Amino acid sequence: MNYWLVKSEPFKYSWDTFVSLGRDHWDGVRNFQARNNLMAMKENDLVLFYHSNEGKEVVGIAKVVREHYPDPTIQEGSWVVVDLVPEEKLPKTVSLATIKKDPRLSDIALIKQSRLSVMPIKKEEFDIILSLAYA
DNA sequence: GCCAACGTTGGC
DNA sequence: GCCAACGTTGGC
Repeated sequence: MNYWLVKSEPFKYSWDTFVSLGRDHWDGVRNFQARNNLMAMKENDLVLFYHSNEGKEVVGIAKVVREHYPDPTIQEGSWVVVDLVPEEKLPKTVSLATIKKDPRLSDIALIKQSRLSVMPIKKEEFDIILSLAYA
C-alpha cells in the first residue's frame, strides 16, 4: 500500500466536484515525473486531495480504484490517467501553513517540490496529516 | 500581480 | 549535448 498526494485548483476541479461525480479519472497530468507517479499507483492506494492556489489545504482522501491506463481525453502522447473515488472528507482541512510548521513534515514533497502535481507521500507523513485533520 | 522554481524547447 | 529563452505552476 502506497500513499500519494494530488493537487487540483478548486476553481477548475474541487473536492466537491469530485464527490458529486463519485468516481472519476484523474486526467490532465502533463509532466513526466507526475506521470511516473500515476503509473506507480496501485488499486486501493490512498490519495490525499489538495487544493492549490485557492485554499492551499488538504481537503479529503481518495482511493485508487483502477490503475493507470491511456488518457481517454486525448489522441496524442502517452499520458495516462487513474480512476479515483472519494474515500472520506477530512473533518478538518490541513493547510499548507500547518504542514510547513510541523517539523516532522519538513521533507514532504509538497514543500520540496512545490510544482509537482502528483507526488508520493510517506506513510508517516500520511499518518501525521490525518492526525492533524482529526485533532 | 509578481516572482521563484523548474520543466520544455530549440538553436548551435 | 549544452544552455538560453520561454512557458507554466503555485505561493505570496
